[in-house]
Amino acid sequence: MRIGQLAEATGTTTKTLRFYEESGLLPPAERMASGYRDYTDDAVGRVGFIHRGQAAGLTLAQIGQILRIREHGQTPCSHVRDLLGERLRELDAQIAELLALRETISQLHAQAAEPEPDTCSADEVCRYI
Amino acid sequence: MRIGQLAEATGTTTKTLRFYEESGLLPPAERMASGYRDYTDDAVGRVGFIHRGQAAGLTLAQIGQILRIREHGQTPCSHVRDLLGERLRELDAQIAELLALRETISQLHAQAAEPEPDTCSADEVCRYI
DNA sequence: ATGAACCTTCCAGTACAGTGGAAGGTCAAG
DNA sequence: CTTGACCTTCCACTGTACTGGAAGGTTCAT
Repeated sequence: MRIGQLAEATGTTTKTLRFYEESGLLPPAERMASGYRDYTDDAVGRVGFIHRGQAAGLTLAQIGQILRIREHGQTPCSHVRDLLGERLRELDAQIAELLALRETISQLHAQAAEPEPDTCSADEVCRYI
Repeated sequence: MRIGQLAEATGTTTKTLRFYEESGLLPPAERMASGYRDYTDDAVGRVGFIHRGQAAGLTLAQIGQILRIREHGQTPCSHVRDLLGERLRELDAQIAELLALRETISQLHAQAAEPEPDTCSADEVCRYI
């Protein structure tokens, strides 16, 4: 299977697949006589795993960690659990931050709903901010 | 006022102030005979405005827009209102996305809480993802 | 034999908001 | 007179996940 076919099978691009290989997420593919990369079918599963990991909010670096643990013959289960827990905590913090920011902006926006440009003094940029 | 003093007065760094000038957020400062930047007091207010804009979730590019409107002698009020409204919509979308992701990860994490590594088949990387 | 479609490598750039460091000039105190 | 703190410019780099393009090789159909 050439790189273009793998790209199509996994819904990505050849550029991205080469990038994954360079980043250590995909093992260097076998080469045909021509020098073209020659993928086996399980590459599809591997790329699928990368995509599922991304959908779970993991970074490529974290996905790479999991993949490398697996390559060392170990089961990455507990590491995956830890990563997911960590990601959950990060997400909660991020959501709380965004909700607070939303509050702030919402108030500023409400104030700006009654525009009185005349009250803008010359020495400040904008009284709404 | 030299750049280090302005940095201290505004709680930022000289690097950042030069970066703001280069980005068009601060007008090029006057220079002393030595070539040192010489800021007037209103630079403090300007940097403060930039920081308040950031706290309101605006990008430096958007803050620059507001500043440039003001420099053209116009009141940026209505533009600011539009920017805040836009930011509010973006934030709502972003929060919704993160909440959905949180749901996904939370479920994966709950599944991973009962680790049964033996059920990990050899041909998949991790059954939790 | 030639053109299209595919592949290769390598270099560079995207967005964002800075940060790090080198090489050198300036100023006040001791 | 020298030391140290401050300033200048310029270039490169950070992190994330790619993306674009150039220059050239391969494969297959016409």
